Amino acid sequence: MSADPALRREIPDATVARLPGYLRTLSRLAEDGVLSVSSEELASAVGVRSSQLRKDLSHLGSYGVRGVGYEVEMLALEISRALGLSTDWPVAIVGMGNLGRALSSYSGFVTKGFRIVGLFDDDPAVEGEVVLGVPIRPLSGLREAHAAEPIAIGVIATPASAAQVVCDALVEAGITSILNFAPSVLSVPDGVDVRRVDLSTELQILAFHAQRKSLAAGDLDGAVAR
Amino acid sequence: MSADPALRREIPDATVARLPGYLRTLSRLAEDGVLSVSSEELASAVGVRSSQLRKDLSHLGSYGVRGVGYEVEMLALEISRALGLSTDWPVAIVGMGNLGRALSSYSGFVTKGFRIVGLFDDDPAVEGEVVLGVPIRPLSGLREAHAAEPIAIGVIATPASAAQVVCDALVEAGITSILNFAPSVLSVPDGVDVRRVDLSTELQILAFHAQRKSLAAGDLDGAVAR
DNA sequence: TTTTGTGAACAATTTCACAGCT
DNA sequence: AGCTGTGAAATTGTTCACAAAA
Repeated sequence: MSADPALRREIPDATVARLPGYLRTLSRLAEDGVLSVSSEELASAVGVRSSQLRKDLSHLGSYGVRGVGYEVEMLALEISRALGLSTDWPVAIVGMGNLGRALSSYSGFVTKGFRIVGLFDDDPAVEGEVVLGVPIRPLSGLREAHAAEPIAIGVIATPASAAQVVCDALVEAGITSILNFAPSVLSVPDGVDVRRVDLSTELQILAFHAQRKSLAAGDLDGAVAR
Repeated sequence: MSADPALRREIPDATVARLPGYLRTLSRLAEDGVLSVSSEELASAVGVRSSQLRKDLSHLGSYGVRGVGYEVEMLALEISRALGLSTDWPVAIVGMGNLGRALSSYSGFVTKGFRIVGLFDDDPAVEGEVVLGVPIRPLSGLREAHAAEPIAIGVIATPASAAQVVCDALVEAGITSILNFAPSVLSVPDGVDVRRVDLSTELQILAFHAQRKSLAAGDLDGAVAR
């Protein structure tokens, strides 16, 4: 029962979405030399309720000690395993404008579990340029690159107008996990996972709540928070 | 005592999170000269079920015509209103590295509802530089800038190490809506909204699903001895 | 007819509260 | 005594299926 290798288990999406946050906080605690945490402490550092943390962790297995708490390093390791970070995932970024560059120099990348193996852009002005040891190639080289060294995750950092074409090229090459920073809905065949990260969506959600706050505060319509 | 019809209504978070997507697709349809859509058409363009779209829209009010569909321009306007985009929201970006620059030149920004009124960075090397008509100022000028021209939303595009300090400065200045691109959990007082956009979280979620796919595909690596 | 708007059924997620282990 | 792990309850979100409207 508790000796179950956890990975077979069905882990709810909502839980999966929170695991990276737990992992990050655990890593910071480990750096600070903390050996053990209670669900209460960890939850408050992450910003969730302790009952939720415990329920989430219960989907991975039973890694705490009653009356004591969780061993920081060990729990971090188990979450890494559950997320599939035991091995490094090779990532390619398509689109080397400001965003692509920001992403490729992003520290969180190298830190844990991911490794940039390809940079692509069709702009002749940047072709051949080497960023952090990886040369920028034209998109036409994608298939070949994937054959030479497999790419597990493709990141789209192009303008919206190019996103679907780039996506098709990634899918065509055999890449089935895509992270899309362009503000467009991508259509992909079954079996391909797409996650979208979109600035304007996030801003609009913030605007909605800001509006509610200002309405609740009794401001009249159209007024901007003072 | 606002006379707004639907805004008083409680709109579920899950619905709010989808409205920006509906709005974007409607805007594209409007550009293409489409006058009217059915819930079926719009839903499939956005990638949700038509029943969900109708339920979501029902929270805003009743803006469709039975037997016909929705008038594109009008529905876009209503969603804009619900999201609080009738007026422009003044935004400040803190941290003008690659990410900050990518964000400030992001097209979706100007398009609809948002306007960059301040850029901040404490690096003396970039201070004074003007990006798209807005000068980069040191963070110490934040309070003054907010007093001169109100800032509704603060965007944190600094490294994680600076994020909490920047966040404190934003809150101190009176800004209550924050979009955080740094990979860190921010602690803020009640009444301040923080949304986090995090590359490594998204990558880790993709990695989880990629791992499941490869396990399901019969890769008998198993490897997890237990 | 066609397609919306919505109660009701269903599903997922969160929170509670406490039994069970150290 | 203290804290985890987990059924059960409460809440939130999604889908169904059909009456109502044009």
